[in-house]
Amino acid sequence: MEYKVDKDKIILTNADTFTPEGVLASGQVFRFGKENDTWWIISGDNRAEISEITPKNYIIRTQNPNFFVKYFDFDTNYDMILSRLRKFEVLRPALDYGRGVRLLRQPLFEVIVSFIISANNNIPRIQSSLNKIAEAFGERRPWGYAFPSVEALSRATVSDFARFGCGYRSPYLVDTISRLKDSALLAELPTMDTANARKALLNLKGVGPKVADCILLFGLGKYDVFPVDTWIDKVYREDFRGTETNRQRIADYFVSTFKADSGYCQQYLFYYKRKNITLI
DNA sequence: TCCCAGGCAAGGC
DNA sequence: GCCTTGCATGGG
Repeated sequence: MEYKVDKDKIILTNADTFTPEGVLASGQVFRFGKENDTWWIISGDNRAEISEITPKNYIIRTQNPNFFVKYFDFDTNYDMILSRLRKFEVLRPALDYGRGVRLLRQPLFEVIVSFIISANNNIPRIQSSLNKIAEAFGERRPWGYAFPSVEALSRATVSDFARFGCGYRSPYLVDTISRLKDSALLAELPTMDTANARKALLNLKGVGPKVADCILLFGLGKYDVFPVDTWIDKVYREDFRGTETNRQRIADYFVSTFKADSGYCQQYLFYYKRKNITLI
């Protein structure tokens, strides 16, 4: 796979390890969509549109190509990751199906808010809540609404979040956003190792073990974590024939098995387990 | 009506 | 420490 950066676009060729569905509709990001055959994605204060020109050749139009080179993690060699994971026979159907999956490098604050909302929630409603948050508190751009800064979203109240459908998570959001605004955590978290960052995240309201692992994986680029939600719990029981019921211990089992590739592995398995549920 | 959704906080032990 | 319970909300 090769890419070329222009001033208003990225040209992606021989894309064996990238599909719009695999990166956008795999449950790691929520503000995206598809119109006709063009996919759109908004992250932070950036938007891109992805079109397939010919099979495995894409054009990504955006005002900020450098942001999206990092965002889509085009400098990471997924062939290497896939060849390491293919040694585990149990993973092969998921790896074949999820050829186009990649782990996105998303803005930290947006990931924290998104995954607090994700707790015991379904993906369409998470998408709806996040879009309403952006429309109410994000900067208006020619292409839509940016995700709000921590300062802007600290003006949102519990009843604002309730109005956006965040339910009982609303007070958690207000508390955590206020703490992020009044501390140096958002700057310090990227400098911490996995264990210390996890401890710091678990002190935030609305952040438990699973949400912390999602933030570590999607917002901090830590790949030695394995978020266990209801779907991965199914994978564990049905495909790995596991008997453990405690989700923390299930996560520990997966990390001890897949080590530094755990995060990638988890995303392929999640995407494969939900393959009959389309998000678009 | 009941069950489920990328679980967490709080309380009991 | 581990285990149970209640929880907003919309969709199937």
